Amino acid sequence: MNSKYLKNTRVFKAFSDENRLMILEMLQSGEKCACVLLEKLDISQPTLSHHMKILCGSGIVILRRKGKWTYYSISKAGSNYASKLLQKLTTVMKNKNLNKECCN
Amino acid sequence: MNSKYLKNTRVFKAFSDENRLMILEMLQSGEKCACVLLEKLDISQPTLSHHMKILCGSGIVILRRKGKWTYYSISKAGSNYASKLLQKLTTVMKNKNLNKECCN
DNA sequence: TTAACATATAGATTTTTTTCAATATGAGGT
DNA sequence: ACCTCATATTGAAAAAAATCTATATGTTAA
Repeated sequence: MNSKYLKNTRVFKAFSDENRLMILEMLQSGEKCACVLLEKLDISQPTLSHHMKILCGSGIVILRRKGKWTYYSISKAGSNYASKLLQKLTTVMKNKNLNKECCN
Repeated sequence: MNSKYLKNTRVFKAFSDENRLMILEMLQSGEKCACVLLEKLDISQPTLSHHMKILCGSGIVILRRKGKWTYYSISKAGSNYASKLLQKLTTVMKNKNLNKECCN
């Protein structure tokens, strides 16, 4: 019961940090190597690693390993899930908005 | 420049707390008085007040005052803004996904 | 197999967020 | 004017998240 909300907050928490939004913006132009992301952000390498873990953990970003390098890209499936979740959470049901006055 | 990301994180932070997701779910069936939300959540009155401030500050929720009571409801405009922002952040541009290998 | 490099993990510190108790504000009703 | 009720604000404590340094892991190349 509690875990339903906890799981959902994880998706939105991925979008709730300035550095992660910058990372997403960089990934919009396609898959990027961690080292490229790192050199454009003003954070340490372990901090980037931490942010990528959160982005991947939320499903928004996926990784691909190739030798020493790790490439990150935006997940279409993860993005769609997040988008639908947000819309679902903000959909106001019709025919239910009755008894407007306190307390209902 | 920095504030652009800061402003955007505020929107997603609104969705990043379990109690706030519960509140949004309650508001899906229509406008609710603060006292109704309070009795269904396991938090104190000041904590609810704090959460409503964050939800309203993000634009997702709007309030209406009537006498002693405050009624909250989901903002259509705010929701649409959040929804579009999420989609914008996760849109991968075509014809840009070149030079896949490190480092690009 | 050793060295160099890319990324991950551990542990500690700082910052941010959540929470509550106490109190303030503000709007009726008596 | 006073009392009660609904909500907001303040200030402090607890919890969670971000960040760093140091170190570990795993890959490639000499």
